[in-house]
Amino acid sequence: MKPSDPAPQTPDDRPADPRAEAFQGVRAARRSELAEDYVELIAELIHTQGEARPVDIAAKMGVTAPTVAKTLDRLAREGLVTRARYRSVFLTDEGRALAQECRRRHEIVLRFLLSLGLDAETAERDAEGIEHHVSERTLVLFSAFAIRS
Amino acid sequence: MKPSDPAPQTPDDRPADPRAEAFQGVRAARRSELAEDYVELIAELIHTQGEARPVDIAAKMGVTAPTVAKTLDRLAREGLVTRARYRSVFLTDEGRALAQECRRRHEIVLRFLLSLGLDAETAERDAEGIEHHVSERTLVLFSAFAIRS
DNA sequence: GTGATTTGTTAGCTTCGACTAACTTTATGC
DNA sequence: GCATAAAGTTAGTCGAAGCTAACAAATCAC
Repeated sequence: MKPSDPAPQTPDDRPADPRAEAFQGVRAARRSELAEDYVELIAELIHTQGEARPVDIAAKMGVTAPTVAKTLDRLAREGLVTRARYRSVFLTDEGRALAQECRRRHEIVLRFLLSLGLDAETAERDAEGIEHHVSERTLVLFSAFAIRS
Repeated sequence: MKPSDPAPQTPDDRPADPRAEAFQGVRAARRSELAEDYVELIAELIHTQGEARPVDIAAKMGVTAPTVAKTLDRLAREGLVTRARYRSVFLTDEGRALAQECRRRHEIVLRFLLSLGLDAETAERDAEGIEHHVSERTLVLFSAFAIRS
């Protein structure tokens, strides 16, 4: 119990370990991934089809309609989308901003992978998984590299 | 219902869309991420401390003891670890193999990020998130780049 | 070797993301 | 304009991952 306690516990929070902090960051990222995938897809659908209908979201995400419905309810609760029963889905300002941010990240990661020489299909796949876990700092390096090459 | 149906549905499965397939891949990856993080950490603890105790796993992962216990039960069910009540945790052959594979990926991603010029702390953080979403093909390019630079 | 501390477990709660089944509403075909 | 098909919703289940509270076992200290 002396101040020279071997366990350097932070006063109040849980971290205590640099690794723990990193994992908590990863967990946080995982929680928001789905939301990001949805708003990104919704923005895209609105752009290409004029509207985002649950049935199309379900098809593109590869899940069933009820799953989409529940997720959209959550997104609505979180203020990212608005919806009316039996109608298509819209993004709030916040949702639109998030979508744009996601698209930006996605683009940077994708271009980077392509500039490394990766084939288009694999690049798209990997970008989809990677984009949620890249820090701003890394993005800067990615863009610089893609431009330079 | 004619054969020239506009929706090109694959006969039996759900995919139907290249994007859907990609998302399903990402979801699959997400499911195994935690398992991978655990076996990787367990291998590391065994290496550095001689044994992997739940309490240390909890500290490093930044979660509580009961969460660790439940997850370890799942990993045991999946044949990745073995455990006895009130004793420390061991990896099965399968678990050891997975840990090694994870460590390899982690190393490659980390070295790659560092060789891009990223600071050590951010590199570690990003690697933790990215490593589960990188295809073998991308890993090859990453290693080539890290060596070449 | 007994008492306190640390570690581990059990039970029970919550949220999330997935599913199926069954139903309602909207859109379509004719 | 009415029947049918497509789309959307509701209800209910499941497993995973997190938590707290309360208890049991093991270890340490002396």
